[in-house]
Amino acid sequence: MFRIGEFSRIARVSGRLLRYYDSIGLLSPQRVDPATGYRYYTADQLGRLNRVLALKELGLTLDQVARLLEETISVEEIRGMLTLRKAELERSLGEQAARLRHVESRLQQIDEQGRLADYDVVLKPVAAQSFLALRRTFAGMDEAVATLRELARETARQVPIDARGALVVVAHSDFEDEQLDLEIGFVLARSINRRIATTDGRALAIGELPAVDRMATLVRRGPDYQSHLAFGALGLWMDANDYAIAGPGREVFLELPFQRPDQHDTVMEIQFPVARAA
Amino acid sequence: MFRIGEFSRIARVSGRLLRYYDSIGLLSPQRVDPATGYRYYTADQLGRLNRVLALKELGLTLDQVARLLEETISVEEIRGMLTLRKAELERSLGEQAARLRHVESRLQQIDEQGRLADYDVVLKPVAAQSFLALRRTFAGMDEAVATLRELARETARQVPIDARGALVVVAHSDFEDEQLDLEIGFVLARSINRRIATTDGRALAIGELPAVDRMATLVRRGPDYQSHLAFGALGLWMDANDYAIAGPGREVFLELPFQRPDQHDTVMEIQFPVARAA
DNA sequence: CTCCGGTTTGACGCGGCGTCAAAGTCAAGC
DNA sequence: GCTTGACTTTGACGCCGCGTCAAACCGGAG
Repeated sequence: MFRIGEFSRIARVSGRLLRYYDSIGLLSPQRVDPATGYRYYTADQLGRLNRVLALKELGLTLDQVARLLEETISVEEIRGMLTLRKAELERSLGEQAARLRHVESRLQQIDEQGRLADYDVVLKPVAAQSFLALRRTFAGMDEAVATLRELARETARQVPIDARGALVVVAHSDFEDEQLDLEIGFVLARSINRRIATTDGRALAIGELPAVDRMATLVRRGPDYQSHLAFGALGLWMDANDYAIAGPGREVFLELPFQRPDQHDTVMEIQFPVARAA
Repeated sequence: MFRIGEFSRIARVSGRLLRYYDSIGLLSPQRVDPATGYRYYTADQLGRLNRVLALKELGLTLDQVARLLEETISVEEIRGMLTLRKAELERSLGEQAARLRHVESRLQQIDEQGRLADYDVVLKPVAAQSFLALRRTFAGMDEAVATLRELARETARQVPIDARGALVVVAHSDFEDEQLDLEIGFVLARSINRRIATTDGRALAIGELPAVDRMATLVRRGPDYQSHLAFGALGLWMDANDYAIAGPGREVFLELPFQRPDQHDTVMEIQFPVARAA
């Protein structure tokens, strides 16, 4: 019989750990002196302790270790738990590797630019949203901006404020195209009955912005003519982290533009659905 | 200006997180109404929040993120922190991969044996210890066991109990050799002056059991003739986890054998210094 | 009997929030 | 104006696996 100190030296663990394992019923001493509360361990129990430590080393929680050590558990259940753990480890290995790539790409950006990158790309899931919008092709940016401006004005006038969500532009065409296939509208917070139309008679149609579980997002502030910088940053990020565009991008206006005449800066969130590159 | 709920929806984070970041000074709202305590955020702050989230994604602690966002920090310091983080990630990646191999080997053992493996190998660092022992070659196991038995008896008689550590056998030869080159003795808890000798006149010499930072250990209970099972388990473990023997193995007796005539079982810890296989 | 070094229980701390709970605020509808 | 119901505030506890005190008690040697 060893007292806790000697046993902890033999096992090379702390006494605190032994007391903790006792308190959660994972490894109780063979005998506890009822008068003094002293814990007495036997050499045998080192085997059990080692089993606990070995299973813990696999990354299992102490709860899981306890279940694995119950005598009523079947081999299949043990296999199941370990298989589960294996899958989890594989997933987290992938995540760790991705993190490492992220760090490396930030370091590379610092070396190239002499400072921390200007834009930060964040990956988030986005839920589906009801979307009231107008889809058409535009001959150029100027035309698109004019329509955007008009729509911002009209919705502000015609749509109740509590139904009005953010103004969003969805780009269905690549940026290299001559013709811009855009969908311009705003998110509906609740359904409305009113018909909204532009001055040239086109009516906005209700559709849905589909949910995207891996949306690369980036916040940009500044005048329009600098927007290529933000897109460049997004491209770099996807390159460095092995992502590819997986759907039409969106521009979400957080501060409505054109609200005051002196307001040149707009704040928008640029969003792109992405997927792991092959 | 957005209130916390709207801002949290835009940023797709919880309100609790925003309040927490405010409380630790990581991201405070632009304005706080002094009368009501309501927090008001601007679109601009989404940029800062995204920077925080992006850096957190790299696995940095919020403390480190806060330091990275201080304006007084230099590019070199940022580079240093990220480089450090990179090294840490590489280390932990290796650990994760090792864990995965461990899980896979346990699964394989289950498939082969139909149950959880009998022995659990645990890796621990072992400190240097003062060692009073006799080293010689033995013609066979019987001779070695006889000496071990005699030494156990003699030390029990001649050495004060508070100086007596565990009985240890160090194997300097491989198990395949005809001649066994063994060192048999016990750990000294404190220095002693007494001379200890065996009946054939050989004196025990004081030496040192060197420290080993990666010792594979395993607890075995049972009669001597089954010890090959434990060694087999150790071999399997090293095989599966890419370790190789890196020094003489030890057998540490936790329950002194031969103490009572009816005692057949001994409990010992088998130890092997290991290193990553090439 | 006195030491000194064990040992006991108990509490707090860590990191990064999630999850209530109780109390106060806002805007819309009447 | 008053009532709702949705929102917001602060505060507290919980998680996981112990490390790290602190105060009180115990064991064996001299």
